[in-house]
Amino acid sequence: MPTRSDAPRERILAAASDLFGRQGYSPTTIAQIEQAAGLSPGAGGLYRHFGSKRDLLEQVLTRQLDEGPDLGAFLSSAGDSGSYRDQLLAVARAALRRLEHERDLNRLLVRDLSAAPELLALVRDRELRTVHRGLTRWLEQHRPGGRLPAAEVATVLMGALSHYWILADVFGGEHPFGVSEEEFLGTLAEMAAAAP
Amino acid sequence: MPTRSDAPRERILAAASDLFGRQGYSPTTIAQIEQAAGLSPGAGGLYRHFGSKRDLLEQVLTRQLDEGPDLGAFLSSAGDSGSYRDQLLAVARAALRRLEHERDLNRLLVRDLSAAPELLALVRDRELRTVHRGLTRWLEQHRPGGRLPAAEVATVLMGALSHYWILADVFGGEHPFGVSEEEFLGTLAEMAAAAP
DNA sequence: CGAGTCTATAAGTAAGCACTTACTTACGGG
DNA sequence: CCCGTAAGTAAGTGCTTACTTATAGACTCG
Repeated sequence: MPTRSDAPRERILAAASDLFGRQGYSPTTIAQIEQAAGLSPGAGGLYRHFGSKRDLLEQVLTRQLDEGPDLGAFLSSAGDSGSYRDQLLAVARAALRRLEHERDLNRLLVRDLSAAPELLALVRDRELRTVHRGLTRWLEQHRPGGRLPAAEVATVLMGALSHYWILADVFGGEHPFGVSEEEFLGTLAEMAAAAP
Repeated sequence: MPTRSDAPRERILAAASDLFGRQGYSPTTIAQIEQAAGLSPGAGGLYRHFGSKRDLLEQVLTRQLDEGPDLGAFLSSAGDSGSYRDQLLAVARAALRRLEHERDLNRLLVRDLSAAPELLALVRDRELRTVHRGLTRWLEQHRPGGRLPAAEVATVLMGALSHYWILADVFGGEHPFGVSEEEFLGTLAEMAAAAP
């Protein structure tokens, strides 16, 4: 939560990130952001810190990309002990946490970035491909056997996890298929562990 | 393509579905829809057929839900011959085609429906759960063995397929991981076939 | 104290928005 | 042939939007 004592620039960024994430870019008004940041709504105080609404979106995005916790942290959270299945389970669980942690970024990606190719490329290079490459290498190093190509397996795993999170997020936290997180994660780990 | 000779109501629905899908609900203006439907933009001719912009969204959505091809069609496209892996491959390929066929509906779901609980529930009950239940039953009937719960396996498969499609769609057709559709589908089928 | 800078606001502006009203045209049935 | 209805448009209404300008308080450093 941004408090009035924080730097105003930071308060505005946090408020904008939250509102863009919850309502989307277009329906969110400058006045709403100002109010949420503790400025008087509609007075235009936001423009002391950002050149335009579009500029603000850009900064919200790059801030999330910069602050994103390092990939190693969440991959190493699996530990090196336990069965391959259990390590996969830990990684998958950490991935869901990361998706939630970068919630606003993920929402913006699927909702509002289609018409902004440069921002799209930014997220692709600094988030999506980074995670995908990290998971691919993790698979190459940790799985026994390994006939299937690691990059494709990583795509399947990331897809299943991301889509589970997206659907739960869109539906307010409750996944529409009635499949609990634990059941889902367990089955996903089982399937990946059984893959040749 | 809607032509001027079509019923005006149908032309407007098609134009709105396309524009809502491409740009999102909020940034799309009534004038744009009128122009795309062959009416004079900004003249308000759209309101001869729909009560409000929100009403139009509702009708676009229910039309897509009504016109959605029956589930049996795409599940039975797998045929009953060939290895389980090959049947899975055929179903997965058909699923990607279905996602593309219901493109605008899928885009609206993740983009613009968060703030419309009734429409969200409509899509959940008439599309998402229907497909999930259909795939679950298909798995129960076709796969050999089957220790893992079918509903969870179906969630994993639908998630991987949907997310692959969403990412490719957001990035203009080119999946950001550089994983081709064939490689992806092959690996997915392999993994699901190997699952116990 | 006092000059300069940062921060905020009051009060706008011009454009864009969903939507309305009043009027015209086309057409099919009695 | 006229009347009712459907379809379309010109011209607006009132509101909201992103963004601007002018002004004033507060803080830092001399």
